[in-house]
Amino acid sequence: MMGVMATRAESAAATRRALLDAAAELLDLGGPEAVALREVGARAGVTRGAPYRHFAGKDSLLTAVAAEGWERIGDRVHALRTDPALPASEKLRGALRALIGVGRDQPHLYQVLFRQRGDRPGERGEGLERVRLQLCGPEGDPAAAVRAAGRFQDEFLAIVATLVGEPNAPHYGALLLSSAHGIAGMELSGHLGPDKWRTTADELVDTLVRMVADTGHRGDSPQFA
Amino acid sequence: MMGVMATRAESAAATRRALLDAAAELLDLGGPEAVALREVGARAGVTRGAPYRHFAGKDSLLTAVAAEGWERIGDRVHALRTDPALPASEKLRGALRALIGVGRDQPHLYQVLFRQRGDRPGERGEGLERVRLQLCGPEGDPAAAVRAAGRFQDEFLAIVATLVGEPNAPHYGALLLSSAHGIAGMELSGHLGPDKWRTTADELVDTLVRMVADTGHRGDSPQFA
DNA sequence: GATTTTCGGATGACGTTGTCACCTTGACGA
DNA sequence: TCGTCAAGGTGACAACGTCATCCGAAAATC
Repeated sequence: MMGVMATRAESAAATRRALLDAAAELLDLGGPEAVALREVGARAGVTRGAPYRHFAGKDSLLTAVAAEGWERIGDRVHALRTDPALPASEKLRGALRALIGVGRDQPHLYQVLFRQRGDRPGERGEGLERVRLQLCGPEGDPAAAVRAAGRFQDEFLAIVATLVGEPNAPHYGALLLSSAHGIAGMELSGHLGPDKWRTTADELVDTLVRMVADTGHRGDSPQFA
Repeated sequence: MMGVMATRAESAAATRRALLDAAAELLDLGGPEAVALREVGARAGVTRGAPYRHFAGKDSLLTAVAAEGWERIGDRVHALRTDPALPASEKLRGALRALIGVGRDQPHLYQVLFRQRGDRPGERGEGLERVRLQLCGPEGDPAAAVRAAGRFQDEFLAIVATLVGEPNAPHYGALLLSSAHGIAGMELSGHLGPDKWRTTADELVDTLVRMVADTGHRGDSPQFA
């Protein structure tokens, strides 16, 4: 059997993991509002105040969950990119569909992945004396989430580059990623009902990839006609 | 001078307007979290419980704000569509830019416009006896928001139809709308930093419109190559 | 014109939440 | 062996959404 909880550092790390898992579970179940620190603590086997020993607050906890989400997606796209059995266009389609798939399967997590920056403060009162958010809180570092998202973007960019060339990749990469994000968002919010638009997310992705492949591979600059 | 607050219906309507305005203001200032019914009431000159006479709850209030937002955007796109001095491609570009502009100027309102459907319940407890949400609450009818959003979509669809033809309009309309929504969302969440993508929202819209115009006007079915 | 109904609004109360200050305890280094 | 230190427990507070209840005046009824 494994060391039945020995050193203190191990115990703390285990608690942190349990907190993260509980938060992710509650997030999937009922969205950010359902991630109550009390319930998170309870599911992790600790009490309400314990999470504050590992995260600066609720926001940091959600940010940490988002970071792990981006890492998973980044791994997924990395696997796609380095799969020698896949044609480039299929890698691209797969990456876009993977993102949209997260939106479908874990809508609440998806929402947290694309959270608006700087929404938290909520300058209650008047004087903004809240400068005390300690330069680098216990954990839940926003930088970690940004870094993980950046890794995903880099992997994605590399796939796009094989299709439209290195110089055109950033522009068309941004276009493809934004479009996929929009498709996911429209689907999530119910604004993509098939009654009016007579199409599906997969069809939209196909059209998108085909259009970009047609336009982008010509090697001309994306700027103006 | 005007009737200094006469009939009761007038007074109630004025209160409702004030509540709506206060909610919209607070939303712009600090997002949905900052829309506290107590503060909304205070700014409207009434007390905490008063909003419940006009809206079923916080969610209904935000939904009503969203409905008015969609109406405004619908009007905007309608004006664009019926402007005889504008070429079709410019109407389309204008509509897409208008949507993205809302995301830029009123990010919190934009977030509410594309809220996930059915996020509210939060089936706390276990028995879902919350059936009491009275089939058609005082106001804040979700149907009104859906209808207003539908109007916008119809106007937008009509513009797209003049560019790619009636049969192709739904598919390419959904693509264009989703992409614009995604561009707005990426910009809002800070995932469209120019450092990595070396492009701007306007450039992306231009590329998008050009690609769709090139591909769509050929009259072939959007399905498969 | 008197009475009854209706409804917008005020008030008190309850449960839940995020957050902090303070205390306890047990593992670790000296 | 002993003091330190951080993980965790506990009490407390303010703010929030929501409801039940009450009040008063406009409106409807007779």
